[in-house]
Amino acid sequence: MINELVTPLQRQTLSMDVYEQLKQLLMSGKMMPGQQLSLRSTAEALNVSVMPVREAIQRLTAENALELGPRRTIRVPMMTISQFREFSSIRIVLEGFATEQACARMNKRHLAKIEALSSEFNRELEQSNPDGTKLIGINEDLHFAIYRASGMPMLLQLIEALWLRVGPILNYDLRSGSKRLEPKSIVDHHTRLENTLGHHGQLIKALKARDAEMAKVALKIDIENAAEFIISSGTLVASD
Amino acid sequence: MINELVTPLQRQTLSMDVYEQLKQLLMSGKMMPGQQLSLRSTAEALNVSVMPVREAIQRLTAENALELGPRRTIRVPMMTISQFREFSSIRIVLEGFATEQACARMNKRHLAKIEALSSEFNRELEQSNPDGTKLIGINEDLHFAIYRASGMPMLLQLIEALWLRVGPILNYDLRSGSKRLEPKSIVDHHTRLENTLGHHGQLIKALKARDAEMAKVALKIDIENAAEFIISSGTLVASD
DNA sequence: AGTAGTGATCTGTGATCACATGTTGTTAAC
DNA sequence: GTTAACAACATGTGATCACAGATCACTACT
Repeated sequence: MINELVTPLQRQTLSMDVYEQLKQLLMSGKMMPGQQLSLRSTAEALNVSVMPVREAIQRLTAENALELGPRRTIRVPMMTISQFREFSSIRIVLEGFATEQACARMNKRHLAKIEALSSEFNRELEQSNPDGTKLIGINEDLHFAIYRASGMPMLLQLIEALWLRVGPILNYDLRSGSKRLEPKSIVDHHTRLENTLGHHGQLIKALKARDAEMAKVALKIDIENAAEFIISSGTLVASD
Repeated sequence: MINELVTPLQRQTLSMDVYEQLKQLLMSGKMMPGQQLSLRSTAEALNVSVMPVREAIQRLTAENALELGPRRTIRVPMMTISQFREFSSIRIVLEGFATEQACARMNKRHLAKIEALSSEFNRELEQSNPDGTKLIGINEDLHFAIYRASGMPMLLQLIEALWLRVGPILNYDLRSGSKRLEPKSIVDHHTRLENTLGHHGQLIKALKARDAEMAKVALKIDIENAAEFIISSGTLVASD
């Protein structure tokens, strides 16, 4: 049957295009927390009418990836330290669960994909001048390759929604880090990446051995390590 | 300062009103999974223009509480058994975490509120003809009173989003149960509620003792019990 | 009787206008 | 020089229209 050969091919709307564009801008850290948007200006920038932008922004605010401010403003949400800590602990629970399931259910193809992404991450990091944007992308792919191996699509959706909220903070800092930070902090930044490398290694080792507990610990340390780095970098808001 | 006394009082838009209405319709189980909507008809039914309905439905689809079907249709999502099982296991992890935190952080006022809701649930159930809608509401309030005591507002948001997806299934079944089911199943239904009563009792006992592990077990059993009831009731779709 | 064709109708999507409400920048009064 | 008043502009919200695509009911032809 032809039905089994072709993909359903849902039709693409302009709103969806705009949504994807804005989402990618947010996730890659190209928009600063607190930065404001307006319907008409982004519509003009994207060369579309305001209608698709309205729907895209409406959707992003529904996902808490954008925020409707008090005076008819739309902005990238700020995050307090305590909120960020909370997100990190939720990530440990939720992504830890996914990792645990992945340990039990993954097959050789999953593992091969994960290892390939890991060595790609390695290779980029060993460059004399590593590309931050690329590292962000590979890191994301690596994590989601693991979570996808859990065989739990709904869980995957939830984790994606989480990343959409935490990603802008994480990646804005990583992106602006090399320009903004003191030389001392650049060293910190580099050791943080080195640490990430180590944690990935531990994580993959545990996955190979199908040792769920060890994998969860490695993931927990990875998340906590990144969290402490972000907190010390000063991107976050002090209190509520 | 006056600032600390009054609530920010965000202004209400028509879109928000429509959103809240539709959300409540969904959560209370008054819309059947698979049921279709149209912008114009619901706009006419709510006596508003299509614009607010568009935004409300757009938002609900972003939260996966509604679904954009293939032929320009909007419908209440169906759920497969495996999806429902997955949601239940995620709920056990996420709500278990919230319960654990609540054990550590809750105070007397939290506990008093929780116990009050529990006995309210009891009282309603002991009626000769218990009001299903009321039981649904009290049950929800009870669970969220516990999760709120965790002191983790972001976690609370995530759990709310989860309930928005699972609620329609759970509550549609509960609501239509008394009319749809065989007499034999009505008995099942009643014993299920009796069981819920018992699990609530266990859960509260554990909370009082601040025994996180016992509380998590009680919650897990409660969720699994409800899940098995729903699965056996035939509301769900068989396969993918 | 059954089927292909065809016009009417309904669908979500997108564009454009109207409006109330803020914000900002300039002017005028003291 | 400072401040109050006001005009110009920008904002999100809502209404309305246009349109392409799908569905449906009915007709006409075999």
